[in-house]
Amino acid sequence: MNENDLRVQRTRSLLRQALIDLVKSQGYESISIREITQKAQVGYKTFYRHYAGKDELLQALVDEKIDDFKRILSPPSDPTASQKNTLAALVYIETHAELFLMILKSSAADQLLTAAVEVGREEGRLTFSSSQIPSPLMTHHFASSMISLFRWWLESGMAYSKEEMANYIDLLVIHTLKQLAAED
Amino acid sequence: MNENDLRVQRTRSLLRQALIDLVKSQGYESISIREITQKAQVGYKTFYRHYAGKDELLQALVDEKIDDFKRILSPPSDPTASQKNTLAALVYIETHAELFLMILKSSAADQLLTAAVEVGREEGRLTFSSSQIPSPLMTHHFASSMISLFRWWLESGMAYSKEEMANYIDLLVIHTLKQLAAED
DNA sequence: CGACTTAAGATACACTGTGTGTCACATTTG
DNA sequence: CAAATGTGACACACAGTGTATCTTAAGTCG
Repeated sequence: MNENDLRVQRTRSLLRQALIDLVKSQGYESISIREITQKAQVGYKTFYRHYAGKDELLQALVDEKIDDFKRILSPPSDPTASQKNTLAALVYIETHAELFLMILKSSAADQLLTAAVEVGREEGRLTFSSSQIPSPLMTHHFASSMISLFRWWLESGMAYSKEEMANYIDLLVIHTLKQLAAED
Repeated sequence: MNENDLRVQRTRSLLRQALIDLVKSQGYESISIREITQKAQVGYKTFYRHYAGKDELLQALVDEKIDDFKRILSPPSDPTASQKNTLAALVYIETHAELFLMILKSSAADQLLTAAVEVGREEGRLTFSSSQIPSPLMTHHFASSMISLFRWWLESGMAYSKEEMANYIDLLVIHTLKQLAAED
């Protein structure tokens, strides 16, 4: 299948957008392939010419965005800039809020956590190690707290500004980990 | 339907256990009603005489355990005993490890979080309030961190002892919140 | 203990969604 | 323009759900 064919690009784009729209209105689980193809105005069989099933379509969307996200959350070699990173992540999340909510509500939520753990392992190796707490636990706590706080922020309708949230996240998570590291 | 009839109790018990066993081996989503009834050695129609569907059976299991859990995690009026509470929660979780993993892997995971938030609201009102961070955010961070750490512990095969974990949780979560409260 | 009550089993059914096969058609590409 | 190929529409077999009906087995209670 030729990726450059305009028809291929158009069909996949329509299918992806249809999934996002449908998740917004009814969640992920209850969506059927027929619904997706109807919403996308695409033949039923055509769906299977591109994806093996609903999960694979979701996967294509997730993979596409997770790379961006990892790049943004990663430390820019300056270890004191984690607050800046947090803010950058919040900016990115806000502009892709629908997509992130979709991922968090779907079965792909674990992948986001995995990605965050990878980032956290990089960052943690530099600044967050502590003799009091095993490093895998530190990493996991950092990653899952970040995801969880992002999620809370999105689900509250972004009631606080990005700057406020970055500050809260700093107080609740980053400050804690730095302090544990400093006690060594 | 008479709840005291031995046949009713036996059937429901068989169905519940079948669900737990099946989730252990293949996860929740892919299980069909027919599989459950076959595993439980119960007629297909019989399932619907007791539960409206798969989710309702899960719900029955979850409801049953969440009450216990809330009672255990709740503060025993002594606000300094949170470490003791944590340890008690870990004991309970360990003895029901399979069930908790099932809940965390299923769609009912959010309910566990909700229950923890309720507990946290009680506890937080006493000891965890801070002028620097909105109280709903404090509560959510406490609850989701606890759940997340419990989950990590279970999924790592309980590699650390309950006492170690209680100590780590104290350092990562409880200590942080208390400190924020103390800064007022 | 025995008659009564009622839950459970077996089977058939309509309905919905999935995934595949086929063929005519339309669009892109060279 | 012509060949290549992605697309749409329709038909199909299959699996799972939830319901109806009738019979059978088991527990309950006097």
